[in-house]
Amino acid sequence: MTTIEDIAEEADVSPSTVSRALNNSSLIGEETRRKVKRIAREMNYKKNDLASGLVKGVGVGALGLIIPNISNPYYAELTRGVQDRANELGYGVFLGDTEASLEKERRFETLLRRKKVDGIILASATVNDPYLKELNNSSVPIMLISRISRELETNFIKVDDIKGGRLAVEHLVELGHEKIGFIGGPDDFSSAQDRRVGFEKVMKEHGLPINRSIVSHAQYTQEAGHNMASAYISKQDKFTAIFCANDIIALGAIEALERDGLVVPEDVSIVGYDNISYASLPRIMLTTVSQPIYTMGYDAAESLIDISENEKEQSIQRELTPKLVVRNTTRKPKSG
Amino acid sequence: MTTIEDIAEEADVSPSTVSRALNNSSLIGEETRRKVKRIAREMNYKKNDLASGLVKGVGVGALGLIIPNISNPYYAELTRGVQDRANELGYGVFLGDTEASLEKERRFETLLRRKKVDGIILASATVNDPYLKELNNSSVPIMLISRISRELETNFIKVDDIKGGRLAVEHLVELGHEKIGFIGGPDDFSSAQDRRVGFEKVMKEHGLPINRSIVSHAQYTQEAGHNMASAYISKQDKFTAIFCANDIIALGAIEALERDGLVVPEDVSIVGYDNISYASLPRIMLTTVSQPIYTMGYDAAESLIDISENEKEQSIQRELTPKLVVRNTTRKPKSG
DNA sequence: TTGTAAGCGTTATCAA
DNA sequence: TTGATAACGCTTACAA
Repeated sequence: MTTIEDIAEEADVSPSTVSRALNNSSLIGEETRRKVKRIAREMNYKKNDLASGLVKGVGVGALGLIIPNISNPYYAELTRGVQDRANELGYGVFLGDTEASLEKERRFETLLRRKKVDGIILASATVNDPYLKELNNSSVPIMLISRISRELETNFIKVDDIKGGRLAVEHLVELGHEKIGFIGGPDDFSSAQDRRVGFEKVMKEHGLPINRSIVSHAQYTQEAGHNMASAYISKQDKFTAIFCANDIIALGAIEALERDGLVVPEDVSIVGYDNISYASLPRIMLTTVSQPIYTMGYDAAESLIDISENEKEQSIQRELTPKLVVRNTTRKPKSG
Repeated sequence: MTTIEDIAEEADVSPSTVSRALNNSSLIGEETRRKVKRIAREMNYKKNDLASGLVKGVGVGALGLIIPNISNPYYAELTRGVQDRANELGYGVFLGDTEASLEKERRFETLLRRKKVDGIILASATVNDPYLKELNNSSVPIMLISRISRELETNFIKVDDIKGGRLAVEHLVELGHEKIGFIGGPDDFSSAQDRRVGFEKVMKEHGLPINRSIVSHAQYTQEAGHNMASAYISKQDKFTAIFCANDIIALGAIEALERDGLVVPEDVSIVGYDNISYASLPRIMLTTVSQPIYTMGYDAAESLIDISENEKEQSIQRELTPKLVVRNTTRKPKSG
C-alpha cells in the first residue's frame, strides 16, 4: 500500500508537503501541488482514513444507520437515500438492522462508538426512548427520521403525519364512507400517534362517529394487520373502510378480509401509508399515502455530515409533505 | 472519551498492561487483569478501532457488502445475514448499493480501500467481470455470493442453480405441462445460465420440445418480466407455463398475462425463483424455488472474517441446495 | 509479570 | 512555501 511517505520520496519533498498538496491546502506552491498529485495518482495512492481520522480526532468517515428491519422496503428505500449521499461525500454507511431487539441495538451502538462514526441516523426511536437520551448526550451528532421524540430536542426529518392521516381519511370520506376503522402502529411512535390524530380530526370535522371498537394500535407488521382486521370482522360492527397506518398492516388486513370472503375494494376499502414498493405490485395496487422516503434519507445524510464537519450547533428540524396515491383498493361503498 | 492511558493512571499500571488485560493476553497476572477490566468498565471505556487497526496493520473491523439493489428483498435478506454475523463478531458492515452503476461501484471501491475494510462480499459479479479481477488481486479477501466467476478462482457461496432450475421445471412437468417457456436473467450471470441449463435438461429428459421463441434472457427486473411475457403472448405460440429465473421477473410476467386477460394459474402456471418476501404476500402466493439467502450471508461474513483474521490462504467454495415452495401460481394445465 | 519505547499513517504546529 | 517534529490511541518488541 502506497503511503504519503512513498510519495514524498518519489517527489523529493517532505511528507507534510505531500499532505498539504493532497488536501488542497493553501500553503503550498501551485507547481508542487500538481507534481505531487500526479505522482500520487501514478502510484495509485489511497488515503488511509484510519490514520487521518485518528490524528484529526474525527471518525473514519462513516455514518451509522439504525433501522428496525432492512427487509421492510420502507427502510430499504431510506437506506438507499442515506447511502447515496454519504458515498457521494466520501462517507461510508454502517448498517444496523436491530430487528427491534434491544440486545442488537446495544451491540450496534458499541460497534459504532468503537468505529468512531461521525454521525448516527436513527429511524426507530420511540416517543420517549431512554436510549435516545443517552445517544443524544454523546458527542456524535444524531438525526431522527420519520419518528420524533416528544421529550428531546433533536435533529429530525419527518413527514407531516397528521396531514398524511387526513389525506387518507378525507379520500375515504369523499368516496362516501362513513363507518371507517383504523389500525395503527405502536402507540409510542410519534408517527402512529399523528396518523391517528389526522384520522380523528377528519372524522370529527365531518360529524362522523368514531367507533372505538374498530380503532386500535398494534405493531407495524403484516401479522398485526391480519389480527386486527380479523378482530374487527368478528365484532360484527359494520365498517366499509379501514385506514391502516402503514402498507404492511394494510396487506395483512387485506389478507384477513379476503380469507373471510370479503372483497377489497367492493366490500371494504383499504388505504395504507408509506407507498412502499409492495404497494404498486400487480395484484396489490394499494391506495396509500406516499412519503418522500429516499429524499429523507438523502437529506439526512447530507445534513448530518454538514453538522459533523462544521461542528454546527444549530439543530435541523424539517417536515415534508405526504401525498395521496390512489390505486385499486378504494372505491365508493356499496350502499353509498 | 476514555483512553487506555486514563485507565492506566486510574489503575496505577502502564498503558501496555491495560492493553494486555483488555486483549486477554497471557502475559499478565490474573489479579491485574480483573482490576483493569473492572476499572475499564467503570470508566465506560470503548476501544478506538482506528488506533488499534492502524497499529495492527488491519482494518477498522468492517466488511464491505456490494449489492446491486437493496430495495430488492433478495439482497435485503442477504444483507441481514451478513450484518447479523458481522456484528456478532464485532465487525461493522459498509453497505454499497451500486444500482448497477459502474460509477457508483468504483466510488464505493475507493471508499472501502480508504476505510481499510477487512473483507468484501460481492453479490453482483458477472461471469467474466474485469473489475473482479482487480479486486481479487488486492490484498483484501473477497467472497462472491450466489454468482460466480468462470474465470477466476475465488471464494464463493452459492446455491446449486442447475438443481434449482430442475426443481422448478420438474414440478411443472409433473403437473402435466409440456409447452413451457423460460424468462432468464442476464446471460452473463452464472445464476441465469445455470437456471436455464436446469430447465433445458429436464425438458430433454422428458422428451419435451424447447420452443426457442419462448425462451429468452433479459434483466432480473419486473419490467423485463412484463416485456418478455407480453412478447410471448403476441407470438401466438401456445404455452401453458413459464419458468421465470427470479421472483421479480415472475411478478412482471403475471402482470402482463393478467393485463391480457389470461388468468394465473388457470390459463398459465408461473414458477419464480428466490422466494423473496414478495412471493408470500397475500394475493401473490407465488410458487417458487427458495434459496437459503440469509444463511448464505451469515456464513459468508463468518468465513470472510475467519480468513482475514487468520490470514488463511485456502479458498472457500460452498454450494447449498435450493428447495421448491409450491403456492398458488401453478396447477394442472386445462387441457391436461 | 510488568514497564519503556517505538511505530502504524496521517495532520498540525512551529521554525526556517 | 517548505521541512522537522510531535501527536492521535493503540499494540508489541524488548528490557527489567
